[in-house]
Amino acid sequence: MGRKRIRDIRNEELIEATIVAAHRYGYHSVTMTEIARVAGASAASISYYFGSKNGLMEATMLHLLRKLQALLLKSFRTANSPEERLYAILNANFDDSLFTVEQCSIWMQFWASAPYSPELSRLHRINRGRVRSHFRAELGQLFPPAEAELARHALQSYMDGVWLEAAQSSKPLDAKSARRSAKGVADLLLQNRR
Amino acid sequence: MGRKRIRDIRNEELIEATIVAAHRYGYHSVTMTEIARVAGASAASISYYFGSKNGLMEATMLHLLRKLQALLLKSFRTANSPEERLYAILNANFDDSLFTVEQCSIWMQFWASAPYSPELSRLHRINRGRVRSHFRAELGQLFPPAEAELARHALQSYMDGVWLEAAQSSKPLDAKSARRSAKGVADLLLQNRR
Amino acid sequence: MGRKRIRDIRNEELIEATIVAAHRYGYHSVTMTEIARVAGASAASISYYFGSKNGLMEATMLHLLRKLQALLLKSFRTANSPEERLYAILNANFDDSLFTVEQCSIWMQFWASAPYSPELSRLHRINRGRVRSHFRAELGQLFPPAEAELARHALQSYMDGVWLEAAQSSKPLDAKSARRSAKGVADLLLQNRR
Amino acid sequence: MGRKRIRDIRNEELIEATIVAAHRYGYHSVTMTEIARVAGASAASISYYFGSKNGLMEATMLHLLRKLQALLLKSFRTANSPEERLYAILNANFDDSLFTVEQCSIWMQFWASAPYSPELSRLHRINRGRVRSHFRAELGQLFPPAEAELARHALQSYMDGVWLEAAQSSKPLDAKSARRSAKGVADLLLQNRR
DNA sequence: GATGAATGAGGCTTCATTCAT
DNA sequence: GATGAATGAAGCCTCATTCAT
Repeated sequence: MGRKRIRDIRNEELIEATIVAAHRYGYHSVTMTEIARVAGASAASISYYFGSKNGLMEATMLHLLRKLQALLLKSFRTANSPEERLYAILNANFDDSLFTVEQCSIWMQFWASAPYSPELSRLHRINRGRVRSHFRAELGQLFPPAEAELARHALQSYMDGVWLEAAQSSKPLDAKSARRSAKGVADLLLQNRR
Repeated sequence: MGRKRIRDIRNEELIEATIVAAHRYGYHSVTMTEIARVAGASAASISYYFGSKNGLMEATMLHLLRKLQALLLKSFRTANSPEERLYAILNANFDDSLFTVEQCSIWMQFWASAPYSPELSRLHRINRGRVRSHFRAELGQLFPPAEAELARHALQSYMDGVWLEAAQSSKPLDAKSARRSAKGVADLLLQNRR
Repeated sequence: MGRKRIRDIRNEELIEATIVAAHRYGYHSVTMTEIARVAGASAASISYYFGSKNGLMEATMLHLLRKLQALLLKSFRTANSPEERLYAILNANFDDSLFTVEQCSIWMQFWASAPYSPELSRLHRINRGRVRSHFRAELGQLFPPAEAELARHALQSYMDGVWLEAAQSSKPLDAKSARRSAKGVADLLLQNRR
Repeated sequence: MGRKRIRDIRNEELIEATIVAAHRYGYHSVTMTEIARVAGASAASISYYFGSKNGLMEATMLHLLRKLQALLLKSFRTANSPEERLYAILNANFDDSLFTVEQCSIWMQFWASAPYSPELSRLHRINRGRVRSHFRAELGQLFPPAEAELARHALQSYMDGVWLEAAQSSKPLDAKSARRSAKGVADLLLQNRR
């Protein structure tokens, strides 16, 4: 366990450094040396801990996915109705700790490269499916099937689009305002409920 | 004119090859040799015509932007009301000739790299502003200001999200269905009009 | 002969352009395109007239050698004593039409590359031998053999050194002053005559 | 110190290899692969240690300059009069360890390219100025100002010319004889002293 | 555990040269 | 006679990775 501890700490540090460096230089352009420099380590240590650059990238993506998953679960805990749980999904996605330029940026770039990496593709599919399920579960209780699917598609695409735009931002993001906008869009859809 | 022709033809061919190859191997991973092979030319010819790999990439992006712009203008021609023009924007974005996996894919990857290239960034900004203006012009006639902006943000983000998802598709896209869905989302919003 | 004329004119133009361009960009770094641009022609025309880049370079060197040779002969014509002919050699080497930064520069660079090109090497050897002979012929009449050779070596090395330094100049050269200095050095040597 | 050692050793090795290879293939024609082969290393290691080919070239030139400077200082140590110090300058320039075909050759080629490289130009200027100062200091004590400058110019140009010729040699140089000749030339000048 | 040292692989680019017009 | 078009060859450089310490 003492062994494990150090390894975990280093992993964490390197992943954080990856997010910073990948955003700064671009996911594909960033070099292991640059990531290592941000982490205050050597490039060789990345190979030591993650086996390869791809390994680090996958670990970083996995880290972000788990973060979102954890936020979702936490957000659900205090939601007691379909509407509230719907808001909970949106709130988790636009949580202060997740909705930052750096993370949106690296997220977009990961997505863009997902089709070219089996492992990244797998992670992307899992995440997307998870969010889709959550939406369906709640919207299915608020709309008839056909409309539910339309609403889900609208909302999920909206979220993607917001992240995409956020990745381009040159200023820090306002997560609170993003949550409000998302709620506004959701409410627009909910008004059409019969 | 005869002089100009050959150059234009080659430009066109190389750009088409870029779209194909960039989708096949990934925007950042694709090599000039691969693009050239798709075009049935030599890698050196890319430098000859576009100066550099970056030059080709920028030209390709510009090509796509102009294509969208042309589709927009054409689509507007038969639209005689704010509603019709709103649909026209959506229809142009999901036109058969534009809404293909290849083009969505390369589009997404361009966006993802825009923040790291002044020229790409410029193109991205221009395009985004143009679409925003169109939306605002029409939605401003259909909604009061605050709601118009919410609706615009919702629609534009939705469009982005759909493209983003389309880029991941392993099957050919159904542009017609995408247009129908987009209209569905737009109609949902329009129902809330007072 | 009409044929020949055009060819000669082009040759001349391209050689002049070579001197200009080689000095501007460096003998080894200059490209055929740059030379062609200075000449107001196309790179392909150089191949047409000189066969290859090397061919042009050799022709240019030959051109300079002939120029020096012609100046020497002309300078000798009015010299009627060993001393005057000695001055004549120096005057030819530092003639206004030859002692320019451009020509010194390209000359130095030719010399530097002579060891790596049989043809350039040959030209260099011929020229050097010619100048040596001239010096010997005159100094042999002014000094006893051993001293004559020392003086010749001193003068010829001096001339080389002056050209070498001239090639580095950032200002136009003062050929007249160079001739005066050379005469000064020669006179220093001549004073030691018994 | 142990850290530093390896780096210094490699630097030294690569610089020696550069002198050998640059003389063998020509300064501009020599490739990093060829230099590396002479050094028994990989081409990549040059980038690792010197950043670039240019970096290596500049380091090599700097190395030669320092060598000359060290020889000068050493040579001065046993010189106790203006005449002796004058000889000391010449002796240093034609020292056995410096006056070899390889080093003269690369030196000439460096000079020829100096005008096209700010860094090389800088080094060239520094060195030239240094030698000039030394000459002036001694000759100023032996001649009246005007004659001192003429003598300095004559001697320095002579030295340059000798190096230039040495670079073309196909046989090993005779440094001793070069020193004797140089002394001969200097003595010729000194005879004219009042 | 950590990293300097070293390199093989591979990409972009440049450029002289060829050829059809 | 002259040149755009096109390319093969080759060089520099970058970078992930390996290994000895």
